[in-house]
Amino acid sequence: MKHDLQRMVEAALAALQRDGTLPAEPLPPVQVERARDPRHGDWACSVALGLARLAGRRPREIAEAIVGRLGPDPRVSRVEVAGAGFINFFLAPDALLHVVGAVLAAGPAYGRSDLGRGRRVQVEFVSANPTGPLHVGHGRGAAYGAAVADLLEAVGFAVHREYYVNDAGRQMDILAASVWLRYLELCGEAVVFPANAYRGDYVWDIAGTLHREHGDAYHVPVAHVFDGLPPDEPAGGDKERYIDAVIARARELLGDNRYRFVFELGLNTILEDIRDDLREFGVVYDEWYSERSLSERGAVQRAIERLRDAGQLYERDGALWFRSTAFGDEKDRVVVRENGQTTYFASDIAYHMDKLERGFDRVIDVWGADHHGYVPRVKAALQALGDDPERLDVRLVQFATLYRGGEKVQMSTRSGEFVTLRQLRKEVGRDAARFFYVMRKSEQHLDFDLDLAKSRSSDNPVYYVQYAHARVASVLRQLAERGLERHPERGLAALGRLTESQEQALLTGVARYPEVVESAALAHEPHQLVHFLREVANDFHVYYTTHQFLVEDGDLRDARLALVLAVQQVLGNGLRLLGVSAPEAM
RNA sequence: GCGCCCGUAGCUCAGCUGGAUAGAGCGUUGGCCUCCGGAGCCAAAGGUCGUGAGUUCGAAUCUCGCCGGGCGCGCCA
Repeated sequence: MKHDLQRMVEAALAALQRDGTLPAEPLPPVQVERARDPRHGDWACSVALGLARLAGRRPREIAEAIVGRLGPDPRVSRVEVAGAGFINFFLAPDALLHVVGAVLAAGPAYGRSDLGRGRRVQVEFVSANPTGPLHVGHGRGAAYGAAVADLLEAVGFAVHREYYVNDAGRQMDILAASVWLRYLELCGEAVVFPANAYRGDYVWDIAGTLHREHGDAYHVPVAHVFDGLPPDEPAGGDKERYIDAVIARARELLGDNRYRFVFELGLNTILEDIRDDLREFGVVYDEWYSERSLSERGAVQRAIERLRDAGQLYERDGALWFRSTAFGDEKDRVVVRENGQTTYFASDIAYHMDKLERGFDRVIDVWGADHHGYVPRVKAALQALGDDPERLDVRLVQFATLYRGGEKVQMSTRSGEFVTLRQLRKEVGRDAARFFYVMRKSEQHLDFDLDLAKSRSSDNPVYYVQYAHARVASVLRQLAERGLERHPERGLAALGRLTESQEQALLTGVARYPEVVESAALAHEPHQLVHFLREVANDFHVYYTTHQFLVEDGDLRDARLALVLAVQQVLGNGLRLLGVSAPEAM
């Protein structure tokens, strides 16, 4: 409808250009929007206001001229010029009715489209270091990334969901060392645990596996481990330098093969845990992309060579620098350290180069807001490589703060006592977690009220929407209990009986759904869908309390049931796009 | 100091590429169950859109300054 009206106005403008009322130069695009106020009709167009100066005429005058040139459309009952020069379209009373049949025919496909025309989009999200379980911060990235991916898929993009596994860095070595030290403790050694090592319970679990399955095969007397190391932080030393020394010593004492085994055990155990966690959260990936594989394939070196060929590298202080300031970054960045090792940034350049080489039309990165300083340098690298940085869209997700009993829930990663995503799911359930995480726009800080998420009342937006869905199912059960039958064809034929204001509101809501999905997908803003679902649920609950559906009059009854089923379909389709279940009963 | 995000009702937040009288939920106050699930609904009160300028027919929305809050500024990942 929207596009039809747009075309009608465009045609009118073209006619006005031909007869000289409007200048022949290119005109601004015609926007037709849903009117917010019912008195302004169903759709409104403000193009005349924008054309006023261009044409040297008063807006209302132009609007009148446009209206005079509009072709007829049986769905439009009235067009009027109002206010400063708005063109308001009033739809014929039954113009909306066909949407009910369309929804019921399309079912789960209602709201989907081929807008994306199969263009390939990659969404990379979560990508947390596999050094421990996911926490509630990662949960928001997971829920957001999954919803964005599902939305894009719904409007016809070929979506590739990817998790970038940082399996090569120093953090992984710290994990390996942590596991090994805990293992030594299980072997009966007294270990002073490094300040900078991972001390969560899961480290004990992995060490336990190692000890249970391999006995003392990895046992080394603890005196050998710590002999001659620099002081740790509590002893007045540097914790970073200390942990690096512990790692080096572990490598030396275990040898390559055994060290590698401990390393892999830690990595794989945690990765498996993350994978399960996300799967249970309804988040699945097409690919888990290994950082290590980049350097093994020579991609990192190749990226560096390409930057060198482009003349964007230079040496200073023994390190190799990328001139990112030439592309808007605030300072240049090291890609190869003085000790010859490539930096994480070098891997990331290679990774993003690789993403674009894989042929994605568009690449979306979902990052925690604390990484925002990283955006300019990655874009700078793409630009230096001759790629279009516009193809990369980095979405920053702000942190979530948990509240319980009105109090902020304290989290401390240092002590290992953080709230994990798994704990959150267990406490509030998957549906509430998925819904709450995407309720706010991503760049907005999120206050996550645990008590509200758990409550079973209309205060809780998840239950509110789900309840509307379940209520429809309940009505159908009631229909059967009363020994009545639904006649779908009779319902569709009698849709003209739906004249109550609540019915009109619901018809509009149902018709708007595809527009909302499209808008939420293109803007990468699932919260738009959340707000829409709340509105429709509200309209439904109002309808429910003011009117009986199961009335004596069979035509009216079937018409109302058809409408209500269409509403249920929309709510269900929307909830599923957000990863939330749409229950038949609660 | 520099950079990014945020500042809208008592609280938590919407407000789509600038558009007609700024919206919702919670909370407050007052109402609604012989009837499909009250896990619901209705009504009222409540706002100088942080602030000062600018752009224009029109600014919560765009630009700049200032104030306030969050985050980030490593040869860590």
